[in-house]
Amino acid sequence: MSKEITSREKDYSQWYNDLVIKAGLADYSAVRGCMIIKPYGFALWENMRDQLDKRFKETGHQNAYFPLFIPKSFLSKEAAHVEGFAKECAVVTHYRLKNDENGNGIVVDPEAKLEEELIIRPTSETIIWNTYKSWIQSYRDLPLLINQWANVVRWEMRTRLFLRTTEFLWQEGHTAHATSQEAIDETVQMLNVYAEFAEEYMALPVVKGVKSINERFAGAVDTYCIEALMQDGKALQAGTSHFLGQNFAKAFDVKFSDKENKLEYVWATSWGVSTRLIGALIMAHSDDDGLVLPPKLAPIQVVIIPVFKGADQKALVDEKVNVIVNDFKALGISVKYDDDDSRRPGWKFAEYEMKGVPVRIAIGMRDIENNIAEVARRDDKTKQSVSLDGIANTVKVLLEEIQINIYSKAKKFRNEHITQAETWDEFVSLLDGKGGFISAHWDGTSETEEKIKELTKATIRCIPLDNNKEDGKCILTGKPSRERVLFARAY
RNA sequence: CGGGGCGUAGCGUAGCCCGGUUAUCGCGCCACAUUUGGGAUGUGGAGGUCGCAAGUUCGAAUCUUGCCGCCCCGACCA
Repeated sequence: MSKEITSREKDYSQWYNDLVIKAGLADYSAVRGCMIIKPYGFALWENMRDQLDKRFKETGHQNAYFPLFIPKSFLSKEAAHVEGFAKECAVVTHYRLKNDENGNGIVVDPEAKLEEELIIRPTSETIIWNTYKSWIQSYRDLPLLINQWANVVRWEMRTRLFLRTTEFLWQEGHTAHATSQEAIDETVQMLNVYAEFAEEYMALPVVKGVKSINERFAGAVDTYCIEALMQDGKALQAGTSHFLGQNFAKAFDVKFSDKENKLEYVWATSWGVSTRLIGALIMAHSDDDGLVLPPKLAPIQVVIIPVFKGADQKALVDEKVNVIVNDFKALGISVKYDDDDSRRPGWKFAEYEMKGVPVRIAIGMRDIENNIAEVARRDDKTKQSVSLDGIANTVKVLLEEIQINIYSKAKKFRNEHITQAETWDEFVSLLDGKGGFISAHWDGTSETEEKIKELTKATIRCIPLDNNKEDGKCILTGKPSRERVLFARAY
């Protein structure tokens, strides 16, 4: 074995790093905290992006692009927003380099200091709302439904491939509406788009909920989120959708004339998911042999591996496989025929398992004689002999089955890891033992949430949208509570 | 920024404590042959500013000092 993966049991974070590197999703880069997304990883992102983009357009949004740089003064216009992001902003102060007079190579030219420094966007609310001011005058200009695919920079102290990098790729939707209700509806609609995408395509079960004040986006009135559970029992925020109220409209003075010719501030939303989803995908499904990718997002859905001795046999196998490859293509299935003779079949088997390809087909002379092929599925590692007649259709059905199986497995795990806690001791021992979401009563105060975080490192992941009202006592303070919230240690 | 670990060929490493011929081993790479149904085997070969700089010494991968970088744990966060 040339590419050993650390087992999950031995070291979960090392397992994760090994997978990302060895499956060829990404590489470390020369810049600390920044990663290189390699072709295989980017293909995965493209599949996610294309699917989300389609859903955004179906719900009436248009793509646009705003600048990478934001004038420093913009950021400070919304008080909570600046406070939330100030600590992690990269700042451009100069616009020119020159050769050092003492021969120390190239240096920043002190003469070329910017009049107003530029922030590299950590998110684009400010530059966008500055723009919306000039785009919106009348109720006829609303709603304004814009999305952008972009990179952003947040100067995090500690980074992890895909999960938290200094620069990352994402999409950010920014919408403007005439009424509060319309904006709230938009916020919830996009949350549902995310949730459906996560469950249907990523095979990732999520809890839809609202964030507590502590966890809310800087500048939002309400932050909605989808929360997923990873195999190590830690939660991961997979997407957020914010109801921004009139905060940014007021900060950037964006008003519109309504039908009665009254000037009103507009209502706003913003929503985003990032390349972090790739991290979620990996940690939710994969195993000690490598990635397990859901068929709907896998860059390669089916790999075909020939087994032969000599050129004569290879020619026979090629002939058979070429027909099958065309059948797959006709069905819109992404298929790779790996006839590279410098690798032996066993090596390829392990390699494509590492890469999480959902279905592997092996075809040799023995199979051709019997008109069959060996079909192996990545999710449960089982193999079966399948007739070559109509094999593309057989595998198409199998891919659908795999998609469902991966989701069911993740959902079962998730459901088994939502546990109710009634006492503080129970709460703590659940966190330290079983992990996962803990459903518990909370008195609703930031102080208590803060205290719990300090004592246990667990945070309130969300208040589920479909929560039952249930009177109880706060897990920490014993004060009265009207409903349970979900706690977890999180990424 | 604190605490811990590390830097030797593309990757992973031995050697360092106790300085001394040509820097160890595995994987990978190149050539050829035999191979090909779960990470092939043999033979031959290429590949190194031992993180950087200064110092000690006849002599430094090894000792001293300074610097740089990376990883893990924490504080911060999607």
